[in-house]
Amino acid sequence: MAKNAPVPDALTDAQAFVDSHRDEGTTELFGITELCREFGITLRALRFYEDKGLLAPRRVNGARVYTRRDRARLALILRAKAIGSPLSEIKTYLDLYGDHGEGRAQQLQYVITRTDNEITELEKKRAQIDATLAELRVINGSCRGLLAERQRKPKSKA
Amino acid sequence: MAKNAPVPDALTDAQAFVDSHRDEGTTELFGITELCREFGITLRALRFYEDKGLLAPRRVNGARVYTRRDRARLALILRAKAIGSPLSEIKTYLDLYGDHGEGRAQQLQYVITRTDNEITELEKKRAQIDATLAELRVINGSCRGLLAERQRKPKSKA
DNA sequence: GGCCAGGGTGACGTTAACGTCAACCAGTTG
DNA sequence: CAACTGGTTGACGTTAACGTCACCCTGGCC
Repeated sequence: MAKNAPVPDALTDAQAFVDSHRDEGTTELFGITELCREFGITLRALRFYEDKGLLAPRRVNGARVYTRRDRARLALILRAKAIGSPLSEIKTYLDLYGDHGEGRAQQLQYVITRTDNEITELEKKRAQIDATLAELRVINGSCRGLLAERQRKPKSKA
Repeated sequence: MAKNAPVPDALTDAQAFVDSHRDEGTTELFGITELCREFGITLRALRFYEDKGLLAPRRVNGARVYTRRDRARLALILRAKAIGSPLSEIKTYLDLYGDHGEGRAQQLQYVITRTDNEITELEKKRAQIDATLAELRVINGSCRGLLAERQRKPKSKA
């Protein structure tokens, strides 16, 4: 739609995920227990996220009713949590997704700098993980080596 | 020392970092404030890690004295924290580093499975980060596009 | 009408990772 | 010696992210 380069799958997925947060068309609805089972979280947790303002499901007779868009937001929340952001950050983080088509220039600029910052932060974190992975592989390899050695000559002590 | 392939830098670094946790040779010593300033943490935090059994510096006249090996452990602790592990996990995590040369087969096997598990966990986390990065770049790009468009024709509203 | 499952609202408990504060020591410097 | 400086140990306070509990309401259904 935008570029003519051979679009990698990751980009397509990312675009779709971003789009799903603006999806208001579908009428598919979810109950609270349904959503909890789907994502493997507790009722308490889901209500807690709502208390914190991360979700705002509609109510039918007092009961919470979630739309497909709420579901997408929840997915984002959980992934952000897995990455390590606190809920307080996730709150503002969610605003980055959503529709910017009608945003004023200032709003757009804000989103740009925010995403820029998030991106560099995540890249740092990724670097830490890569370093740790490299070390764990070194350790793993050396242990495997020692073990193999020991199995070839099991009685040699000195 | 082991392989004859063109060793990448990352591997060399990883090996060096792992080795530093077994370094008992150097006599270089550090005070508590010195270490805190170097790593940008508080005295309270450092003592807290000690309470949790993550560090065990020697004492001179009651005062804590850290060796180069303690310093390496601290670096590992902080990186693990940055990645997201709780201190309780880091405790057992630290045992993976250190010398396995004299370990029995069972001990070696334990380290191998532990590292295997850690590696797959970290790879998952890395995938989450990559997905998020892709999305943030999509958002960032689209905002930049909109902004540029708006700057070319600043008065067009409808 | 009785009863139960499913959902809702407080309110208090809990764990992790420190921050903060008070009170105490040990060396040293004027 | 007295006043500092830098270190030590409790002990209590705090924030985040829920868990747990008690109690209430509501729609079926037999």
